[in-house]
Order: sequence, then structure tokens, then C-alpha cells
Amino acid sequence: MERYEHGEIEKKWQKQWSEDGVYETQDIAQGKENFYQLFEFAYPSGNLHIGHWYAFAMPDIVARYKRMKGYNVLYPVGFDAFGLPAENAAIKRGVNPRDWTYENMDHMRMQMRSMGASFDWSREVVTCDPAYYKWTQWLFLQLYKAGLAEHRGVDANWCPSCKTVLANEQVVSGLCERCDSAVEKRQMKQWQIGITQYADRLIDDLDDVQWPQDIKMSQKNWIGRSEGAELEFKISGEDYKLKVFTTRPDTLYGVTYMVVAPEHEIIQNLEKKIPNIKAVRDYVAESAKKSEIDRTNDTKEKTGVLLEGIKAINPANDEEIPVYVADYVLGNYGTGAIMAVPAHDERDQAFALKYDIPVRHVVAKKVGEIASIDLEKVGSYGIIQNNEGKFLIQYSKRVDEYWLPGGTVEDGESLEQALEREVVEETGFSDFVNGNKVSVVVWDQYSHTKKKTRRNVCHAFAVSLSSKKRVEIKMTQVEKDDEMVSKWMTYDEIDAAIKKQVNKEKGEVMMLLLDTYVKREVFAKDGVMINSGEFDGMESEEAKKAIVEKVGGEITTTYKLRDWTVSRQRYWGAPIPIIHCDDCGPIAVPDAQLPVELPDVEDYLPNDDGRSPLAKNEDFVNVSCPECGKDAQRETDTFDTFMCSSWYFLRYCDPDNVESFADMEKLKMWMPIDHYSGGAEHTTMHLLYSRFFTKALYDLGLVPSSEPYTRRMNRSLILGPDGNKMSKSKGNVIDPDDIVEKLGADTMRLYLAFVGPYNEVSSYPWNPQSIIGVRRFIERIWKLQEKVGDGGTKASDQALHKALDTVTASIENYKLNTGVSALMGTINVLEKEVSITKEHMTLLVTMLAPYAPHVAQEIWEGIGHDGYVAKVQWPEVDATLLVEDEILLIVQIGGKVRDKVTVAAGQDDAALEKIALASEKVQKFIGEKEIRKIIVIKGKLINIVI
RNA sequence: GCCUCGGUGGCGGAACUGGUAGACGCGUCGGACUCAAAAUCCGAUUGUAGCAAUACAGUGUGGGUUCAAGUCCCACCCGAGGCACCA
Repeated sequence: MERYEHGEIEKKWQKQWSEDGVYETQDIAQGKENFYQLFEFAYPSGNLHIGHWYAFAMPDIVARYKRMKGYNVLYPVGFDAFGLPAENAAIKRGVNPRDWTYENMDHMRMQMRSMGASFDWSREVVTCDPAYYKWTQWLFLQLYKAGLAEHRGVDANWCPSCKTVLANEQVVSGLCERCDSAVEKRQMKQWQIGITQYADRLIDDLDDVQWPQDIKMSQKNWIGRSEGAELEFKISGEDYKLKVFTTRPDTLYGVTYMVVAPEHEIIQNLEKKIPNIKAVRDYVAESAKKSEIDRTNDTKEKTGVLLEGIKAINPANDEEIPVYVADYVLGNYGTGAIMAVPAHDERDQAFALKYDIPVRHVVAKKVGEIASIDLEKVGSYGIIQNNEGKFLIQYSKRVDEYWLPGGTVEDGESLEQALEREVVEETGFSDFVNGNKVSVVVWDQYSHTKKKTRRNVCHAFAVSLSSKKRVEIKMTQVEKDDEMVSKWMTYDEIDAAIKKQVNKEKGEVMMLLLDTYVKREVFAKDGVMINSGEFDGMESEEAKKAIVEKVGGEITTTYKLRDWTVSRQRYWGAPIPIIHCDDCGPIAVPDAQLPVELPDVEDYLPNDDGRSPLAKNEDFVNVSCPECGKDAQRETDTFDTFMCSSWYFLRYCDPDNVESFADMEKLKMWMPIDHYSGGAEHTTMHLLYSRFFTKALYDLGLVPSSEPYTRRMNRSLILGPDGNKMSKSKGNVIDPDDIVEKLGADTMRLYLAFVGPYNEVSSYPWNPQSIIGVRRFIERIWKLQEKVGDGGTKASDQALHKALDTVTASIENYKLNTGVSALMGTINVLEKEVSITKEHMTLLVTMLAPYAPHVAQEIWEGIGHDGYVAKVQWPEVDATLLVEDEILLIVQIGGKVRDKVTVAAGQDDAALEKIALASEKVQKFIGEKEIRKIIVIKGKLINIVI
């Protein structure tokens, strides 16, 4: 037996596959269904790393399997060759980005061939090739002509280090996604794409795709849809209306002030009416100086300035309320102005506390569920805390119940008056200072004594005692009967006590009242309307619509998603195919003149002035207007590389087409993509952009489906042996070329498959021992060839078919690791046999072929087969072989395993019961006890209940 | 803070619709072969107690449902990711 020489074997077959065009895909294959398996194409960064292997070689296992399963599989490959990463790397080395990119691609192609993956290289797509970007430009112009692209002044994200504008998605918590520099705001005229017009569909259509929950949620969060209403507040004495967006129109009666963002136009428009305009302007200037990070970072301390001389009018009750300017309100979200409800919004409460603005509760928490209310009672209760932190509680000895001091409000009394009267009567403490209202709870209960339903509106006030002076206690008869006493109790004592009391609801109400004070909670949920005129008693959810209707507001939706800025002030990108004419405005370059080729230039370095390096190239810039023929200038910005990658998967379907970006008939053959795998970092960038692109093109009748990817899966990360992310500076980088050389591509593929489930996002440290174990496994298969002879056992048949069952499911579900385990388990059985048949070995290498294609092919040939194992039919499981002759019967007593008995399969329940009861161990445990019940799970388990 | 997904031996991870927890691999320990080592092969390996048969405990924590819970329900703790002064 020759030794297993991975190097020779792998090179030999890679050459053969390539020469025979084994993996080239036709658009139609007789009798086969098409299957499109896609991975994210690579940036030509220079060198293949383990991450590339994980990204390209794992889906290859699935592609190979699907091919054997009888599908016509498209598994294409290409390069995302334009853009910042390549350009920055080239600049760093002082080489031209074009040369750098093309050299890198050559090198990477070579490395990728060493994976032994079944890529169809004949369909390769390179985005910086004019034959490709001609269509990127053309597609952009289709969007432009459809009103989905516009050159407009924007508050752009400028990266001072990359010297270009970035899209919102490329700013990660205020920093440039590529270089981590702090992003600045610049007013610039930029090309934007109208992705926001598709916000709803981008969210709603997620229901129809088979994507993992987390990816869907990330996209939803990013789009940030929030449903609410726009309401108008008149400015007193002015012909001016302040429009606000709110998700809580039900709290309109609780509005005690308003806030506008520093950028808000009201400051300009009504500046003559604002006596303190100087202070206001200073504040606006101050907040303009703050960077985005500063402004969103100091979330605790809120600042603002009152707009003196201006009063807004609450449309619900015509009350006049003050207006502030404060930077906790953002200019670019909603309407840039809010109605502030300190009782029901945390931020508003913080601001109100600082500037001493009244708080008005208009929604109460509700306890109890009762259909109709017979009578209503309003109560006023005190949260009274002494300097030891204990609370004053009324305790009824008779019914063992706790409650706050206070009581029912009588006719003509205010809440405060009632509270004072009741507390003095019940507790005798008389020197107290009325505090702030802290909360309101509506408690609906059924009174068994009165046989009526009752609503208790319980108001709670935080009250402090100025002295411990007590006067005579005047209890009511009921209170006397209940043996009421006052007690000082800690929060924990109260919490423990009410858990034991019979009336749980009453305890809950008290804790709610108390919690609001103790935990300083702001009640921002749904409840029952109070203090809201005709809406009192209504459920707040219902009141939303009713109040919007009453004040003539409008139900609206806002989004966090912003339009996609696609201009980049950089050289290495596809030129934006637009000509600016003084008379005609921005004009699309006529189709016949596409592509607008990226010229070769001497100076490709980016500038600080916000203009692309192409702007210096007069030959490029100066053209005549395609409309009127006058002198005009080309757009000199280039496209965001995400434009190029938003449609590359369409080009794979028809890569050589010179008439169009892709023929509709060919697109229909392949789209939508059956499975797409890639990195989690693209969830709210490429994945969102390409979904938008597909939808827009679908609406223009250019593509056959409105979603590009039926299934999507984010891949895990392979870490260095030390558990950290691989990086040159940490010195923990594993070079795949080394592994291929020392252990072979098949070992690498199997190792990566074995390391953990491919369909879950996690991170796996590189384990140098473990990969040797995998290599050992291949060598054991290799040696198994020696055992191929005439004889073979049924045990081998069974082991192989059991594995086949697992391997098939494993690949279908992208849990590639369990398939490798199953194969390992099989050879543990086969190795113990004296001899196995050629059929056994054939089945084994057929299953191995998707995982380790080289060695599988070599053995395939070695045992006397012609052609390619990659082209054979995936075997069917012989179900009869999965049936065991004997089973291991688990005998439980009361759910605990007490015995395991090997019995003949296929016996009926009664027979199994008999066997179980005959067991000595079982008898020992049962003893004298009576058997209450016996549960039999067919072919598996018996549970005897005693 | 809100949303989503997770938490299983020393490690990576198995466990179908509730039915033997820890498959498979790594590591560790013991043994065989060898003058010795590497490689290879064989055996053991969740913890505690015990010479052992065995018993008890055990899937983040605490409750619950069930004949039976890693799996289902409730509450909480921890981790990862997304959003975040977003009204």
C-alpha cells in the first residue's frame, strides 16, 4: 500500500477537473432542477486567509452534494474589486490601485484553486472590469430615471482619513467602518439613492424569506420603523404651527412643554419674538460644535434653553405651554420637534426635573380585569419614608393585610386635601409636607360583600414628615374592626409580607405605587386614561386614535433608515455616469456612451477638499452636454463599492452578455438564489442594499423576483489558537497555504466542517491538535483500502447506511460537523472487520466526496472505478438496513434508568412489559410496592410507575 | 433600556416531534509495540462515595407541568449580536 501523499493527489485531480471542465455549469440540464448556491465574493485584499476558506470551501460541500443529488448547481466565483480596502492598501504601498488589484486577483485565484472547490470559473465576475461596471452604471441610470437617485445637498458623513463621504451604514457608532476615524458632518452635494421609499417593503417582505431570526431583526432594527402620529400645535398669537411626531398621542393631555431641535426652523422664523434670542443662538452654536458622538454620548445630563416669548397651544385643551430648544431632540428624526410628557417619558421627566416643569399623569397602570364598572372611587395615598428609609404602612391585624396610609377623596376635596385628612386621621402624624405625585394605578376589582364591580383610582404622593408630632388617631369603625395599626417597614419587608397575604391584587397595587417611587420608574406603557377630559376611563391604546382624530392629527410612520449616499470622492471606483450642464442640470450619459471608463491617472490620491482625484483630470471632466451640446462637466465622484456588489449575483447568471446586464430568461432560470452565505458584518449593508436593488429592479421589470435570496445564513468566525481574532500584530495567524502544504486541502476542509455547526453564528478557535485528528481520520480511510476484499458483513452495511442517513441530513441542514462525526463513527466499525467489500468502500468514498473531494476521487479510482465520483448519484438510504434486529430496552422506574436489556426487535407491549418485570434489578426496586402504571415507548423504553 | 439568539464534561461540540445526557473528535491517564522516542494500536475518562457491584448528584439559577424535562411553561442570572436622548 502506498502512503497517502496529499500533495500529489490534490494537484493531480485539480488539474484533471480543470482540464475536463467538470464544474462548468450550463443554464439548462436535461431533467435537472437548477440550484443557485452563492457566497459573498472576495475583496482582492492580497492573500487568502482561513476566513476565505471557511467562506468558500464549506458551501462547496453543499454545492457538491446538491450536484450529486441531481441538481444543476451554479456555484460561481468572482471579485469585489473596486473600493476602499484595495485602494487604501495600494496607496499604503505606493502602487497604483489597478495594478495592485489585478496582481492580487491572480495570486488569489491560484490560492483558491488549491481548495479543490467546484467553482465555475468560466462565469467569473470582476467588478472593476469595464465590461462589468458598464452595467453598474446602466443600472444606476435606470434608478435615476425612475426617480430613485438624486443629486442633493446632504449633511454628509465625512471620513477625514479616507477623505470621502460615507453612507450611514458605514458609520459604526460615529466611527468610519473601515478605518475607525471619527466621522465629521459636512454639508455637501451628493448622489443619494432612495432606499427609504422601500423601507416598508424591506421590513414586510422579510416574512416571506427563510432567514434566521437574528438577521431579520437586525434589519428591522436598522430600518427602525415606528408608528405614531403627527400633531400640530399652534404658536400663540402667531400664524405658525409646530408639527411634532409622537408614538404616544394618547398622552396629549399630559404635555407640559415642547422641545425643538437646535436645527429647527422655528428659531429662524420667529427670532424677532424671542427676547432671549442671543442665549438661544449661543446654545444652538454650542450644540452644532458637538460631534455626533458627543451629542449622543452625554445621555444623562440634559440641557436646553427656554424660547421666551413663545407659547404653544395644546390642541386638546387649549392650554398654553412653554417651548424649549434642547439637543436631546434630533433635527433629522421625525419633525425635529416633540411634545414632552414628563409623566410618561423618561427623557422628558429628566428634563422636566432639571427645569422645574410640572408633571401631569394621564395614563394609569391597570390592575384587574373586569368587563364593566359599577362604581368608581378615587383614593389618595401617601408614600411616607422616614430617615431610616422605612415606609409608613397601615396594617390590619384581623385580615393580615398591608396598605398605604390615605383614603377616599370626598366631594369638594382635592387629592392633596384628602391625603392630609386621611393620613392625620389614620396615623396621627400631622406635620407633613405634601410632595410630588409619583404615580397612579387604576385597580378594577369585584367586591364580594357588595356584589359589585368597582374601579379604584389610586393616586400616590411622595410625602415627608417634618416632625414626628402625633395627634389623636380617629379611625373609622371599619378600621377599628380591622384592628388597624401603623407600622414602619423596609421595602424588602413589605415585599415579603404582601407575598403572604391573601389579597394578592391589593399587594400588587401597593407595590406598583411604591416601585414607581423607589425605582424612579416612569410609566411608559399602555394603561387607562385619566386627567384627559372626555377620554377618561378609556384604554390608552384606544385613546391614541380617538385623540388624533379629535385634534385633526395624522397617523404617520417614521424610519431611522436614511437614503443611501453612493458618491465617493475616491479614484478606485466606477465613475458615476452623469454629466452636469449649467443649463440642463444633471444629465444621464447616453447608453451608447457607456461605460464611462475610469481613466488611468498619475495622481490618484484622495483630497481633503471633498473632490475626487478625477476632478483634476481635464480630459475626463470636460465634455459637451448630451442634451444641448454646450460645454459641460462630468461627475467626478465614483460609486460606493456596495453599488457594484448589489447586483453581481445577477451577472453570474449571464456573465458574458454584451447586450444587457443579464438576460431575463437566464435570470428566470437561476433567481432567486437558493442559498446565500456570508459574514454577519454585511447584515445591514450589502444584504440590505442588494435587497433594495432587487426590489427596485423588479419594479422596473428587469429581474424576475423581488427578493434576491430565499435562504441566508451568516457564518461563524475562525479564531487564532489563542482564542483571539487572527491578526498579524497578535502573531496568531494561521496561513492556509501552510496547512495545505503540510496536511492537505482535504484535511483543511474536513477540519473546518468538523469544528462546529456551519449554520450558527459563533466563533471557533483554531485547534492545531484537532486538525491532526482529522488528518488521522483521512489516513485511516486511506488504509481501509487494504481491507477491500470478497467478504463483508451486514454490520458494515448497517453502519454505512446509518451514516448515510446522518450525512445527508447534515449537509441539507448545514450542520456539516455531524456528517463528519457520522463518517468517523462508521470507520470505527469498518476497521474492526476482517474484510469489507468494494461496495462498502464505494459507498464510503461517495459520502466523503463532498467533504474531501481529492482523496475520495483517488480512492474511487484506486478501487477500480472510472470517471468522477463527483458526478455519481448520491446514494439512497436502504431503510431496511436501519432497522435493528435487536434493541436495547431501557427500563425505568419512576423515570430513573434501572436496567438495560437487549431484546429482539418488534415485540409487542405486553411482551416487553413481561421482560422488564422479569429483570432482577427491577424486582429489587419494586419490592413490595404496588405498580400503578406502566408506560411503554415502542422499541425503546419502559417506565414503571410505583 | 428595547429587540434577537444563546448558556451541556478540561476543550470543540452530539442528543429526531419530551423518552439511555455527554455521540464524534481533541486533551488527559493507563497499557501494548520499542533499547528508547515518535508514529500506531488497545483501554479508561461528568462529579462524589466505594476494592467493587452500585448508589447519589448533574445540561446557568430558582420554581412549575409531566409517568418522564437539556428539550415545554414562569421568574431571574450571565454571554453574544442588533438598535439606542429615535419622541
